[in-house]
Amino acid sequence: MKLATWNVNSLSVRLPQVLDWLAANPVDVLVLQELKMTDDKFPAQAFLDAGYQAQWFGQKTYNGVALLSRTAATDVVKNIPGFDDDMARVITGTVDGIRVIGAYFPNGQEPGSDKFEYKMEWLTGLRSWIKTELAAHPKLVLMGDYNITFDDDDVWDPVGLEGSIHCTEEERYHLRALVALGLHDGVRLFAQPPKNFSWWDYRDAGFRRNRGLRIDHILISTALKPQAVACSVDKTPRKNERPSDHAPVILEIKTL
DNA sequence: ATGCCTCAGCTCCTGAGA
Repeated sequence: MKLATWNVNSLSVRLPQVLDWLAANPVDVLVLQELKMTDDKFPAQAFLDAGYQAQWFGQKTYNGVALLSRTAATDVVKNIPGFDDDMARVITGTVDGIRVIGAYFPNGQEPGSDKFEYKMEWLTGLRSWIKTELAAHPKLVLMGDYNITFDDDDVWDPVGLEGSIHCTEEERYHLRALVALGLHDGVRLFAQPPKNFSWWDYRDAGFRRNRGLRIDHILISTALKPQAVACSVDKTPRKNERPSDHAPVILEIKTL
């Protein structure tokens, strides 16, 4: 069984690339972030035609998340119960016995800004809820665009970007606190190439020069971890003509 | 060549992303 996450930066623009990618990578589950569309615009039929059922939670202009799966997701939840939010950032469902949470974490813009404060509150709300979800669903994956690097290995220029957004100690504290609930960084369970990033700025030829960040993550619960057999970033779609700035991350687990 | 993009929308500029 394969599960993947991809921030597509507008599903309207990227739908052909997502369908191409699914044809080449027939994963069982794919969560998408930054749909940037209202619910009425979601291309449910195109995904059905490709063999995927969908749950989606859209919003005008910004944010928006979806959960695609070959078998129907059950017990679907949108956003974080107990945390009031007017942005569409989280979609959750149970697929083949695994609790799948797809999330688009706030960007935060700049340390000290209102948006950074919101990011901190959102992270606190998420962690509180994930704790209860883990208790109810031991086999769980939390995947998406975290907008946080774990450490300097996730940063192309750790000196130049020290303390900047995605790299602050406050953000990394929250990421470690999530892990401390009983989650594991899927990518780092396996050998990876050096400078293994998932996002590259559109500007300054960021991808060509591999000036990127690893901010898209798949966290795997302790109960599910023994089943993990592979996890990696797929840089292929970043080479497309009009790519998303993010690349997909894929997790493979063996089914019992 | 130290290289400033891409998207949506109150669309030909602006705000946001990261």
